[in-house]
Amino acid sequence: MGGEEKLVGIKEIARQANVSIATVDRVLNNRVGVSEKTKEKILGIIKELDYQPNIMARRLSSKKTLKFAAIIPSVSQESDYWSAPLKGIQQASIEMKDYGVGIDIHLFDQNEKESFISLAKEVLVKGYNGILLAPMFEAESIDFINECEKLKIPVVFINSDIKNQKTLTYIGPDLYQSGYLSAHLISYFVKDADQILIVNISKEIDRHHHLLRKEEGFRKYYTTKQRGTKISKLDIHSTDYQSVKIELAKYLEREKVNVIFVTNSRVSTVAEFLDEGGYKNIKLVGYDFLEKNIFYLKKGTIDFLICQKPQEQGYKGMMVLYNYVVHSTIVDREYFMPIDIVTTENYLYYKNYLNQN
Amino acid sequence: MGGEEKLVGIKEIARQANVSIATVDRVLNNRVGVSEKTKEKILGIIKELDYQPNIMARRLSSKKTLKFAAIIPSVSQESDYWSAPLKGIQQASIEMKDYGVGIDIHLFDQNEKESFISLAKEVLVKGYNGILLAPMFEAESIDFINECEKLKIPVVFINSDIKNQKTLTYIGPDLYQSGYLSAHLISYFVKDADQILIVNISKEIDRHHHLLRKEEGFRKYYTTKQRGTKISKLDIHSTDYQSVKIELAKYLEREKVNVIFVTNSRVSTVAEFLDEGGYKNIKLVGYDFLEKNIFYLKKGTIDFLICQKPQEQGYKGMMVLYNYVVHSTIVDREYFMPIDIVTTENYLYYKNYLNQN
DNA sequence: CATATCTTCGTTAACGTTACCGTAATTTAT
DNA sequence: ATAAATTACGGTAACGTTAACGAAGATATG
Repeated sequence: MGGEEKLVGIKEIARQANVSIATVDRVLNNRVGVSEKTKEKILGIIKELDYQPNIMARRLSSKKTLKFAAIIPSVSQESDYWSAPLKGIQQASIEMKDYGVGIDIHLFDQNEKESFISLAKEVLVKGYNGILLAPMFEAESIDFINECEKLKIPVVFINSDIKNQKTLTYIGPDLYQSGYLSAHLISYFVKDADQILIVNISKEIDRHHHLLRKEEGFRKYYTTKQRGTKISKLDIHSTDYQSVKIELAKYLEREKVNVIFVTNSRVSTVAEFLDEGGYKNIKLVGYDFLEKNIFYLKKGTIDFLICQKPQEQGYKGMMVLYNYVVHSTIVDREYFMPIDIVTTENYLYYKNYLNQN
Repeated sequence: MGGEEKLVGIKEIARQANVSIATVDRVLNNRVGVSEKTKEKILGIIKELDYQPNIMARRLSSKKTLKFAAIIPSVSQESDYWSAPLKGIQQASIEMKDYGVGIDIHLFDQNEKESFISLAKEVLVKGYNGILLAPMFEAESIDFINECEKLKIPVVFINSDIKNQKTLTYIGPDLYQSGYLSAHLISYFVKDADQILIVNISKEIDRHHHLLRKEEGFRKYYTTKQRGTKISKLDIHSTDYQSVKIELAKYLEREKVNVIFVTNSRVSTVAEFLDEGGYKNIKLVGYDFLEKNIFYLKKGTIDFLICQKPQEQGYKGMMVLYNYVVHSTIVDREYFMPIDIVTTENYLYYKNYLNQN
């Protein structure tokens, strides 16, 4: 049933158009040197025959090998979150190697804006055919993708989005909604008069717009369903344990907090503090499937982790890039990962899934 | 940094071995017509050079196109569960078309054992290079894969596994553990003296071993953590609403049930009954992200749905097959999908994920 | 009007592999 | 011994596409 299409090639098109294959090739790759008349004619035949170029032959013949770049933060000692997207990118790299695609991975320090700027400058001149970017620094990332657009280099965002940018797509969580979901989740075990503390831990909070998006979503829930719950906020600008400890201790000394919501993966640092200080009654919700976080999840210090399939973000991001430049596949501007709720009951399956890829 | 390997080809090997490329090709595809001595020599050079065949050129040159088959249940009016794996398989089909792979999809009636047997017979003689199978009928499936092994056709199981079979891999949920997880989940809202009813709805329950695996896991939880909870069971051998209604009504008339656990996607039928009968206080847990189920999840009749990424099962199954026959990639015997807990709070993200693929 | 410069197009050799066909070299049968 | 059959190998045309090279014909320049 179905499928009696004879494989039409560049040759058949040339025959029907009474031209040589070279001319057909020229219009296919829209190079110069073909008159408007014959171009139209050939395009008509191509459309009529529903010609699909044989990418095998294309890649075989073409000397130029595709080059993609990934620009993501390096894994820091405070958080190994980025090792997961990295792993996904490497997986994609292995799979694409056979198909004539090379992937370079460039790492910057997410606490050093300058490291990103200089890296971006380097990457621009290397003539990549596509770039996967984790836009941690908003303004600098916008500058970068503007340059990319001039050079006609498609860019894919992962992990966090910058709205209204002319990037190919964004792959990652709906940050706002993940904050909203966290709020909803927390509402199940919060009493009306309780106080919820939002904790942002980042050296560059003002630049890290994605933390703010989560906070926004979180607050939205409680402004619609106001029940007297008090929402407060604590920004901690150092990521090391001692700093976090000092700041938290100071805050908890004068305020009675029932729930803490940490807007990124540094939740384990808070967990360590709560554990050490014997704060048994404070519920804790945070982000990401990291070893340290799982440790405190098992222990019961962390109640919920919101996860965003970090590995798949890297893998899918590269695949989208590939499908776009090779197959001209059009994708949605936003590709939201599901928001997974990981608890002590189901973390094992999630873990297996991550490792089996 | 890294990667200065010159692309060695069949030509270079031939040169180093002082033979023609034809001879090298013969040993690569281990065909006859080459002496043991030169064969060894060539194999040595291949190993030393770490030669990786260019699959582009291979598929271009090779006239034979790969053919895979999928054998899965057809979507029935009682459940459209299988439309999801089907969609995943079709997705894989589209992607593989360019790479010289055709996928045929064969559907059988999961209520008619005979339809599977005759289908299996048909498929065997068609000379497929790989088969994706949903082994609904245990004994018949074992017969089938034994035939496949004789013919050297790799087989991948999806959705449910048959242990100790020489299949390439199994892709799907850990059925036993998903039952266990359901039990754990239910334990949060069950009181010590409550009664939990396990409901199996299937025309061929004895044959549908995968329902039993879930039940096993479920019961295991309560035998370890016995708290006086009574676990009972109801097998319903007709899948239509009227039959389910009659059986359930009969049971609930004489027994006080607090929680119902439905071992497959037919949970919506039970939900419909509970809804109609006004059983407000019975908690309900079942399987799969189907439209009907989501309807009752939103309504609150169903409390939790356990989901197993059905679409991805079909997609990944085909990909594993492809990677095995094309790249000789070795895979684990079991590839467990994560067990997702879908509630009225997060179903939307799950849905988006399914549709965006 | 001759020459130079474009524009438009055709010819052809790659790319790495497969597989058919032919032919030495070797073994077996007579 | 010679003929026949077998084994081991080489030569080469595909597969569909790319791109370098060159050749006409058209247009412009002096």
